Amino acid sequence: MISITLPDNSVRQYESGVTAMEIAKSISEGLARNVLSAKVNGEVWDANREINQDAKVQLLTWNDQEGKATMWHSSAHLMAEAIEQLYPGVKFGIGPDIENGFYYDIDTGDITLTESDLEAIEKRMLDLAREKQTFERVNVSKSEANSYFTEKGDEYKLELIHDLEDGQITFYKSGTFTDLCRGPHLPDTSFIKAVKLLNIAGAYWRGDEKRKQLTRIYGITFPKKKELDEYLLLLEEAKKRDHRKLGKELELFAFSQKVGAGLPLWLPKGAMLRERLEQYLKKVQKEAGYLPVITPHIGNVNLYKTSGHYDKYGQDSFRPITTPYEGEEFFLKPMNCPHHCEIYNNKPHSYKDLPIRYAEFGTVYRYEQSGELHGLTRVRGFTQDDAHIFCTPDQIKTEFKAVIKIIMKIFKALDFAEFITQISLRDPNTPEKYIGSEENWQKAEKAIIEVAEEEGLEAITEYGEAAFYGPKMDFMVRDAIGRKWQLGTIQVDYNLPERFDLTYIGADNEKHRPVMIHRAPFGSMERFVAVLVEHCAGNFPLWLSPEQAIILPISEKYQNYAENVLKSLNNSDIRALIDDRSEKISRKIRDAEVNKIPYMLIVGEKEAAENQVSVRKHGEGDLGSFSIEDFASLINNEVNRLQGFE
RNA sequence: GCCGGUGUAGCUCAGUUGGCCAGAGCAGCUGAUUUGUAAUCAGCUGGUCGGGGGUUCGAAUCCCUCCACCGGCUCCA
Repeated sequence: MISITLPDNSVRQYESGVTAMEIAKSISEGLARNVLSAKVNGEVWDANREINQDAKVQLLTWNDQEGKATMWHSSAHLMAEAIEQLYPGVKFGIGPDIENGFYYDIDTGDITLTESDLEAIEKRMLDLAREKQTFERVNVSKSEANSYFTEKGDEYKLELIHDLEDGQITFYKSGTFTDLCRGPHLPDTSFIKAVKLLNIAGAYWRGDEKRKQLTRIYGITFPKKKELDEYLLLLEEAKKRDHRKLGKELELFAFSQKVGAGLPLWLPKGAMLRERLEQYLKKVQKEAGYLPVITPHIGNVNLYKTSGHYDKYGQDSFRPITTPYEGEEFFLKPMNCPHHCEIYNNKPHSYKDLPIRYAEFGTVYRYEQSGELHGLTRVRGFTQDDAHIFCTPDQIKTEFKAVIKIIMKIFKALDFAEFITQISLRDPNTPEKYIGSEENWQKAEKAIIEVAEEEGLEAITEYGEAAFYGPKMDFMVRDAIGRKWQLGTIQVDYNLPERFDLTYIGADNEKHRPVMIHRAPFGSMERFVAVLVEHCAGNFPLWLSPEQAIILPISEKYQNYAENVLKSLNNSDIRALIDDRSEKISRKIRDAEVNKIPYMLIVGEKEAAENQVSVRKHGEGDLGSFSIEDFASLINNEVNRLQGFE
């Protein structure tokens, strides 16, 4: 007999060799019907794998992320089985579960799969699922594993096996499909009741662009048809928030083939929105002791040779601009930091001057691969809300923390509650990708890690994500359909000060090297606005909205009064306009609602007589009558409250 | 850059076994209407069917090529 400890700390006795499924059945049949896998001593196991010693067991269902993962991983196998049956001879790469569903990478040989083939695969998957196929776990030796896939001719699996240790290799067999797999899997395929293959794409084998590109099919499955329908509805709703769609509808920005791919055109409403964000940050930065600087859009090639950007990105940049006679080379500015270093170098500095904080909304141009361009989130010309802080080594942490404070203030003002903090360090395996001394890297990485701890930030750490000159702390936000985008960034840099020979005179009257902190709270105005649009679905906070109120006269008779109201609002710094079309009031309201204008002010006979406006709030409805003064202070109070400037 | 898909009016879309002057709704313009909380009515304008080349008596429709966009991969100072 063995003792099984359940999550509520109750202990039950079972025969050795009991499975999680049997444990579930001994508790209740209903539970057993929902068990997908089980966590045994912290490791996720098949529900029908024998447990031979005392263990802590947690039964996993669809309500657990690990339960979902089991379902989706098994779904990848099911899809592979279906594809193998429909297209014999295909070879398989890897097929993992992911955050929302699963994928499998497939070498389809001479045939090309397209979206139109997905339906047939889905159908076969459902047929196979109904067969209630079990997943059989088999321990195999390395040579057995090799001979199986040699016979099958699947070089991808052979490559995977090559990296595995003998004695640690398992196969899973379900129906006609056998896969190299660590598991775990579902008790049987009948748990999969609904299947949707979402998209099909190319993916390099092992993520290496020099290797063969396989066909990747993404899918998702559910234990109930209804849940799939709900998920698809959710995806559709998310698409409505897409900044590319809303940006067009709300006339914020546009692209033109003639101007060039990845070069956004800010339309008046978008430009006004962006200006407000810039003004806001300028105000915050002024309070925090930043000094404005302005630098040109191009720089001599030697500037970037000094900074190291030329060696690193020279080949992946727009080609240099040359002077007509001398042949002098200039690059479009890809970064503001080299320019700011030269501003620092413009005169000698004392330790008493530090920290010095140079801020610039600097527009930079970077060549991005054509397949990478994406709305406003990935463009070839964009404006960073950049600043560089030059400080002494012992000022780093204080300055770093002050920057975090600014970023938090902004995120709070814009209601970005769900962001991810990431510490990006070097990949210790590829030192050639980085410049600067080991000692300085260690110092810089240590500073960031300590700041995160001291500030109590829950940060994830990613190795290999650092900039080539230094480690960084990034703040990421998800877009409407769950893609992560980096917004704010703070980077500690010991390298550029060396390369530009930046110095300050210390209290000891000796020259010392300052440290640079690169930081951009928004990241880029383009990307930030994109994410903001998706975050609020185009319903901007009042202080950013291009139009805060629209005055809707009931008829032409009240046009004069409407103009008086507009004048008063403008005098109170409220952005408003009049809808003077000869339309019915309900039509004007509808159009204002569709255009997401925060407040509608209806004026007719009654309002004109009493010097009032009838206020309707976007998405909420009638708020009743207000005097113009009361409405103005309602707006201005809300604006101040949202910006955190009360 | 790579794999797959898409490209018809300002917007959303119909039209493809190749065949009358390429259609609709919304937007726009003109006129009528003067309206009380989510679409008033009528008329009109608007497209080198992404660009170029080819096949054909004839191309939005078939082929080639370039461009842009969409979904991924790789990349992201």
